Amino acid sequence: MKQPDLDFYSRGTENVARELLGKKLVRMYDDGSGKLQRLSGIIYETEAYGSKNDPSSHAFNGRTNRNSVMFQDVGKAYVYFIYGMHHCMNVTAHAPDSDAGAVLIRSLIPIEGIDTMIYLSNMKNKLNLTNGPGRLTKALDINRSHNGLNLTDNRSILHIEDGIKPKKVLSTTRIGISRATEKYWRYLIAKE
DNA sequence: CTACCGATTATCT
DNA sequence: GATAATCGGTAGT
Repeated sequence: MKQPDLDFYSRGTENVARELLGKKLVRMYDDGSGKLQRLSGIIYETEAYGSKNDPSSHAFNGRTNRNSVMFQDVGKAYVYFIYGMHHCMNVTAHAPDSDAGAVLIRSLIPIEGIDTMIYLSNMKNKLNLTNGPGRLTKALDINRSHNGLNLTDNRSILHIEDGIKPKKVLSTTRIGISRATEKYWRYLIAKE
């Protein structure tokens, strides 16, 4: 299976956020059966977070222990813990002339391993299974142990593969932030 | 459907 | 000590 390479992620964070829509996020999950199970979904909604140009980005005030992956190589997972109970997953991406950046994955359309996702999420059905950054990390069992993983290698237990091409993409302001609220850096696949 | 509120803790100032 | 790239429950329209 083909996957986006380092060049794909070495571009402006907004472009990468828009073009990650339709790609497939894949989690190779150890369910105890002896071989890894594929949990996957089509990326449906993203948000771009910049660096010094973006007051709402974790990277705005410079490098810290938490955000250091945002300043490292592109195409890596940046996973952090928030609100005392949720994980959020990002893909690091920025142009060569920028020092940091990441794309928050906000929503997926579940494809493979849906029953396992429901089990991991303690959900009764597949409604709201992977729509929301905290929900999708729970459904795919993504946590801080995956911080810094290389997403461009399809042997990685967490990686991104090529998927579909969205017919139409919308952009809106970002969710849950208190600064730089005027930027239209949230992207989602439009309904047909 | 929308609006509000409390949960709970790593992280940074 | 304050805050946070959220969520699920509850109450109201």
